[in-house]
Amino acid sequence: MELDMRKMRILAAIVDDYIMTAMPVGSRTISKHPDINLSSATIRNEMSDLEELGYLEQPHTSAGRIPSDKAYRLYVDSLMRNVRLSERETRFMRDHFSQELDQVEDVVKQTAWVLSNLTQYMSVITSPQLHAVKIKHVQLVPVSEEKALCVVVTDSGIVRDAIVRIPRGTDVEKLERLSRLLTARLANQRMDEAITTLIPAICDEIAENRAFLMATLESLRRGMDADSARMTMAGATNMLNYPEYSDMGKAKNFLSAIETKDKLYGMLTKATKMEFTVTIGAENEDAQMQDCSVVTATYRIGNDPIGSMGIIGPTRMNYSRVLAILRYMGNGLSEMLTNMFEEER
Amino acid sequence: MELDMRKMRILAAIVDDYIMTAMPVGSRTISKHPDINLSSATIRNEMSDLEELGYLEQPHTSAGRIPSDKAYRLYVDSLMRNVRLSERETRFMRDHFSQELDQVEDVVKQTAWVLSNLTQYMSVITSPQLHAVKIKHVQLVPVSEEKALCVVVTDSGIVRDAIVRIPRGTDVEKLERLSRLLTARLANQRMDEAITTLIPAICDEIAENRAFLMATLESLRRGMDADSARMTMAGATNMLNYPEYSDMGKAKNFLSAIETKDKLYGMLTKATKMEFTVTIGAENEDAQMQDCSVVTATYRIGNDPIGSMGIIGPTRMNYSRVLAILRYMGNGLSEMLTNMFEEER
DNA sequence: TGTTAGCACTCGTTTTGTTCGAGTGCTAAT
DNA sequence: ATTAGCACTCGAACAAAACGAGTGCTAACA
Repeated sequence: MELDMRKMRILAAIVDDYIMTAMPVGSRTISKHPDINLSSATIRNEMSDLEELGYLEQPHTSAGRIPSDKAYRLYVDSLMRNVRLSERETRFMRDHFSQELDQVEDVVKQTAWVLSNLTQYMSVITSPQLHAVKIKHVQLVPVSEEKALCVVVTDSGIVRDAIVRIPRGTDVEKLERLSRLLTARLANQRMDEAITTLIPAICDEIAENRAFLMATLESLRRGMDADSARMTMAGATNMLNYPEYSDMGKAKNFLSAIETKDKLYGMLTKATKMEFTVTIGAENEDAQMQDCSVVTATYRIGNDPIGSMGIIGPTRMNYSRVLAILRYMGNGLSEMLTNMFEEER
Repeated sequence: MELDMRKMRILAAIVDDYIMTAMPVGSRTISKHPDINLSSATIRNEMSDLEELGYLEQPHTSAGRIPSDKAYRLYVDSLMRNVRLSERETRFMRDHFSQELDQVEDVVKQTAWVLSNLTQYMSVITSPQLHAVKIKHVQLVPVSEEKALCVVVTDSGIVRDAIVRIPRGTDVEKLERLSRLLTARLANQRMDEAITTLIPAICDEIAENRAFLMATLESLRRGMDADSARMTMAGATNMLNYPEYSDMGKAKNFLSAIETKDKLYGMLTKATKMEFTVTIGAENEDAQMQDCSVVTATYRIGNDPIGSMGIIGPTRMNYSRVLAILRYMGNGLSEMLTNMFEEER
């Protein structure tokens, strides 16, 4: 079913209004809209049609109408106009990137803060994914008689570590030798390749410390998989400012949904494949998020997408503005990280 | 002003009741209390006195009374009885500590979870503080032409890292030499001493790489100070189950108070000096926390207090139970960490 | 034929009024 | 000193009424 031009304009006006006010939109309001020169009665007829087509819903008979998920989908895909960010806003973001930040984690954390602050929604961002990143150095450090710490440094300056058991009596020299060996074999290899293909090869090759080495590498792999902690979020309480969460039950529901970060992390990593994604309301797989929308964007080092960031807000979020902000921040962050580490690739 | 025996008993009964029900306590309720054999009228007189003395408050004329912060203070200091934890509860905690967990961070995280789960309040715990911990290994890893990563491993298996600028053209060998030198000089030194006294000494001694070394050590110091990220909390949404936060405004207030972790972290580190602390309502420095109470306990490696954990709940929290749980968990965690790392000290 | 003014109707929200009862303070009796 | 009795207070819970934003429908109009 196609909508004619007029219906589209009306629908766009309704969505725009609802995004701002969160109040059911009446025919009268739309008839006063500058773009639309029709009486409220005509609008009523059109609205009635739009409702039948599934784009609008009526909370109850004598209220205005609110857009359905389907309406937001259409809005995002073809109705909304690109918004221009204000000078103030872009400056705010530029300032963020011009700061001297040494640690990747700090950059990520601050990006999350800027995002939530600017959008007034909740933001979430993954730390750079290691899979596409190259190993730089492996070091085994003795911690006790039976344990050592295995530290892996990547070329983006990210450190991962895992405790490994070592045979009693292993001396420092031996650990040092092993560190050198591992570094030599793994340096400049991609993380994911190292784990899947290289590690078995190395294990086969070296008879000497076979059991120990395998355990070490296994620990490492586990450490890598535990990446789901590597996600930062900010501005969760922003959500409580929106009337859709003024009901305690919903608020609690939402907050407990995000307290275990796993699902969010899943969404973000899945989204790393796409430049942008917009997931509206019931399109979310997680039942508890079905009255939120999630907008994500990726960031890159060089040309490799290496992480993604997202904004979570009510379904009536300001998609246009959010996308503009994510685009800007995504580019800025990509540039910053690329400068930080790409130099010598 | 001293309270006589009877007033104390009455006050204790009121507090006990209010902790359970969160409803203003009336004279009738207390007169039916098994420990107390007085008519409601007598209780009313006593309550009137207690109110005058500042131990009770009346929300409005025809409601019962609720304990003031002052009452809770007295309650905690001398009124409450030690509670015995149930078999189920202690088993729950023991199970937690019998798990095989390699990483310190995992242990901490899980402890936080157990605490919030068991108390149904919010829990918060610092990762082991580095100050009293000994350095094991220092390693500089080149990351780009101009940057290297300085990784410090401590004997409790905790890793800290910082990016440092290096003179262009520094080769791997040189970094390796420096790593060895730093490791040799700093190994087995306490973190805090290393930073305050040793580092200047080393700087003086070595002319060669003076500027560079100093920058490195300065980065390290900053990295250590940024410890405030090293805090885990769990069960924030538990708080929303209590009627004192059923009002949206208060809930928002509370949640935003804990979103920036700095203040909490401050409280916890300050509390590391004391075996237990109980901070009630307005005793909190942070205005936004003035209708919460915070109970903390330390945990140790060997005999050194090395971190602390806390429970945050409404002022009418079950202090006795919370203290019992914290005591148990504190001992358990201390034991576990001590076993993990003390062996070879 | 599409648009619009007019009007009766719907239904959630707000306001106002009423009742109910838990709990108090005071007084007088024990 | 304690307690029974009683009038009084005041919020909570409920009900009824007034309100008004918004609708759908009809009939008139361009």
